[in-house]
Amino acid sequence: MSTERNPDAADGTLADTGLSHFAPYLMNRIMGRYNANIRAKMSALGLSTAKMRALAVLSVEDGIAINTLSVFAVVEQSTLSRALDKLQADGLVTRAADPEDNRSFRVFLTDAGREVNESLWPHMRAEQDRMFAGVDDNQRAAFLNTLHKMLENVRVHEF
Amino acid sequence: MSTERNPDAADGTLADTGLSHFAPYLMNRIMGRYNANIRAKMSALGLSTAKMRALAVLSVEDGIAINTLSVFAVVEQSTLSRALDKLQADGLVTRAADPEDNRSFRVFLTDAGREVNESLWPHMRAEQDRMFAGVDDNQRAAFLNTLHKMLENVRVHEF
DNA sequence: TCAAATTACTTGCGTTTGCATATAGTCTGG
DNA sequence: CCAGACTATATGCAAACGCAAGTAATTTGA
Repeated sequence: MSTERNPDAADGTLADTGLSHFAPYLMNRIMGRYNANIRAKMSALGLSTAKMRALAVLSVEDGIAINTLSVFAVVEQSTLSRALDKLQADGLVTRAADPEDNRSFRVFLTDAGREVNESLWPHMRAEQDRMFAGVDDNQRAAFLNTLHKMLENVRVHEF
Repeated sequence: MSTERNPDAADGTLADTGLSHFAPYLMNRIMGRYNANIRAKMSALGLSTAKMRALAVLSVEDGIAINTLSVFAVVEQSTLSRALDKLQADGLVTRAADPEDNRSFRVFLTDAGREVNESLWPHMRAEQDRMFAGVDDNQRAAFLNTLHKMLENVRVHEF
């Protein structure tokens, strides 16, 4: 795992140059690939990123309010609002008025929605496995720990 | 750093539920925040994500071909093509025909472009520091190592 | 040597996204 | 009890994006 600068980085790696020590760059690049790799499966199911993320979060936490969902799914509220319109039109989620607050809607996965999400899940898991190929359990656990810490750090600011 | 399930996760954390062990979800969420946090600075400089990433990569590897840049910047070639149009119109980059291949263009940062990138850089660095607050040097180095490994894993597939 | 395949980049087009704003319900202080 | 501040969601609009197709240059191979 060299940290020396590679003077011939124009060969296509960028591996030892400046940005390779900048974590957000690496993470964006990795996630860009990950997202691109599952996009094909997603669009085969008629899902945009926002729709897919909404389903994924709902599969874990069903019946949450739209603004909460927007935080967990990391999707702008306006974007999510429209994504939910489409998911609802496709019968994958329902919006139910919150009896305690008439401004608020709680979102629920339908059976069809759960099914769509579950049909995508294996691909996402496979992509994750590919990402972690050759990373041993300890290293992977440490990585997840750091991610949790980081999420806490960035979350504090706005929520 | 508990790994127990929290039965009352509807309080707003999602911290101990299913998705919290799924690295791509965490990474997307972290990067979503990071990107949102610097977007304000970016648009103050008239930069979209694609434009900003192009500048950042060029600041490290100047004069690379457009398709290479599109890989490093994780931006679709069509999106990048248009981003470069705008950067060029603003005088931040130049496109120069590759003398060895008339199909290919090499992209160069102008002084103005370098300046714009450098004025954004402190904000990106500050965001990174905030992300890593409380993460010690060893943990951070291990994290970067894992990121490099992961990038290699996902890169192999298509490049 | 030249037609077919490939590569580099651009453009057309429909969808998605984010920002600002609108609408409607709830809370708070006086 | 009501005016003003605040919150939850939706919508208008312009910018950005991704896919597919187009153009032009280079390579391949028979």
